[in-house]
Amino acid sequence: MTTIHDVARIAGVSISTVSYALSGKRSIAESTRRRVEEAARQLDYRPNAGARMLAGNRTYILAVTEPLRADTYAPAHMAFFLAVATAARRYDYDILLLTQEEAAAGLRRVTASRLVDGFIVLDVASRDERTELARTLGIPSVFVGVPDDTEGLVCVDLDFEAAGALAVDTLADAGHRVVGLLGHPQGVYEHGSNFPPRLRDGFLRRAAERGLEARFAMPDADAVRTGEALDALLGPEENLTGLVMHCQESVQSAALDSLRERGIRIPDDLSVIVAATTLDTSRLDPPIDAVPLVPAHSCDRAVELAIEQLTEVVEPRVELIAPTYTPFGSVSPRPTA
Amino acid sequence: MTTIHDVARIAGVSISTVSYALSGKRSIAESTRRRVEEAARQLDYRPNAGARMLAGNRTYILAVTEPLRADTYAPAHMAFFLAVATAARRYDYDILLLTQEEAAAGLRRVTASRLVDGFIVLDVASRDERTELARTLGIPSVFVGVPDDTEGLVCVDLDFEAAGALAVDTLADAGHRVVGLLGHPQGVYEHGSNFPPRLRDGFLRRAAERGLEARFAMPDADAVRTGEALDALLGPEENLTGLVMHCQESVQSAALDSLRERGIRIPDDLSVIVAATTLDTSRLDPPIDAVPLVPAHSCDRAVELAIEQLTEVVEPRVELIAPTYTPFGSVSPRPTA
DNA sequence: ACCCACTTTCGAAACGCTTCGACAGTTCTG
DNA sequence: CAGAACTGTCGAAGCGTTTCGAAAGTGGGT
Repeated sequence: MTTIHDVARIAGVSISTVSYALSGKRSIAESTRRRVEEAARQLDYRPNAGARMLAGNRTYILAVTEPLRADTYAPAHMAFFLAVATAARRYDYDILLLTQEEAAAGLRRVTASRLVDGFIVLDVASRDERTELARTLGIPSVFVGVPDDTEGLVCVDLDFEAAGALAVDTLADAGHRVVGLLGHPQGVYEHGSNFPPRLRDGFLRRAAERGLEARFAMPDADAVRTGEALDALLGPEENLTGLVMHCQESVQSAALDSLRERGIRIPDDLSVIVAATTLDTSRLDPPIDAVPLVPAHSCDRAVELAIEQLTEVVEPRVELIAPTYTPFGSVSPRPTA
Repeated sequence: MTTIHDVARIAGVSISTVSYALSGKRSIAESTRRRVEEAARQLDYRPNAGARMLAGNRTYILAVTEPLRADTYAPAHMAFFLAVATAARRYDYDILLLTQEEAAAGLRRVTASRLVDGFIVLDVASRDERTELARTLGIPSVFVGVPDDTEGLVCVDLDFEAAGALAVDTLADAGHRVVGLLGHPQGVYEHGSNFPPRLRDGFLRRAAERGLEARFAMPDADAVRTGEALDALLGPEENLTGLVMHCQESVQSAALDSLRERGIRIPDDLSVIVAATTLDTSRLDPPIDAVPLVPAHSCDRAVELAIEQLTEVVEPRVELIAPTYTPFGSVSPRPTA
């Protein structure tokens, strides 16, 4: 194993000079710094992690608590998970996985043993036991998502309300007067995460503000497959011309199938937008406009905020990320027929 | 922060006694051990991770390399991932995530900095760059999956060949004479993981051994949705009576839908088995017999083998886990019609 | 020529743990 | 009953960093 002593010997300096040269925490003569760097590179020197943790009081590790509630959609969650890991690496941080079954105990454990510098909470539930821990554990933490009680917490999330509103605005601007939201199953709105209700509220409020007739369905997968859900939304006269979808991927494609079967063309007969999705909707058939949910956005910021807390005071806050709109041609002006 | 010195003081012993009492590495008088344990509990003492790594040359962390090739099925992969984490905790180990984009660099990094004691490779590809690293890095490693070149490696995996054979045997024992395998898309067999071919080979070989007529299809999702794939398997006279599925979940359900549409009843007209799946097939409609792929089985063993390598020599090997069969009533004797 | 300030480097003290060797006591063994 | 063999405990030496304080060297201002 090559240690800082080896580097010091090769570079002809003391170990403290090596440490300062590599960390940049004190000024070092340019020529010396280069010699040290060269020696370090030549020996492929990496500071011993344990020693660094012990002496430096920094572990360069963040914990991520693994959520996986029953209704968590694995691909989306995976994307968030990877986004955190990728963001962390940019700050030279690694990610430690805490499984659900020991969410609280694990958090306590890694905190007490000083194994991590902070933690990121994914897949936040409305009432989340981890909020309590975040307040008491005394290490940096950031929630990617917004629990009911955000007192004292740092949270980052897409602005789902604005996302719902943005979808409505897009349809309204295109002249649509009757719009619908195909949402998640009812249970999700009652005791799931709180982003579905947030999107719904944004949708309904903006529709009202713009004077649109708004419809809302919370079908389960079966109701979509049988077409029942769409019947309800489209209405007896089928006068709904703008549809926003905020539901699972499988339900999305079932709905598209169902529309195809009825001979309803997109966007000629119906304009469609998928809201807050991690899916690449340009690969749907037909491609569908999206208000994308980009894991990297919230996760980058979350990691940044977590690490910032190590060196400065970060006021508790809820940072909502403004939604964007990605057109793929699935929205067209209301048919004037 | 409470340290080993605090515990020693409260228990009225030296810190080395505390260390030995808690680790059990030397015999300690029963009464002393109890006093130490009581003090540790009372103070909620957890050894400082950095200090422990530094002094003990053990980090109690395993790296898991994040695979995510394009065709990796997220829910299944997630299940494996969690299974590793859960298994690791049983040995008091934590899991560090290495993202794909720095698979090789990351492994080198965490090895050189002595941040992990070993690593687990998931979602192994036939030709996997990580095999080379496993041979040269000099720390324990275990592959969950079987790459083409296993020289010098420790690998654990379900015996996919035996799984294919088991499915065939079950159908043959029930009297079926014409059996089919609904596999993955062709591309997967050409340059994906190697478990699909392994299952296929087991299927075809055993079918030949038992004198059955065997059919094999590698449809893409569309071919299944349109029913084309099933047409080919069922044959013009629809004389296929036993079907094994080894494909993505979404393709599975599309195939079941397709069968339903044609009025083919399970198991009356067709006996069906899902092979090597992480899905709970008892919740399908109708429930389908399975040769389950249980992440916990391979992952438990993988973690065990990784940790074993820390203290003793573990011969390179490929450990294949015997498949089991879980009936849910989707296989019945061949209709004698 | 002298002092002061600044830059650059070094030595040494932590950080909290594990583990080796040693030392009393105790218990066998012949 | 002397010496050998255990048992249970302790002290101290690391493990490889970071970081504090100080020393040595360099110029500028007076």
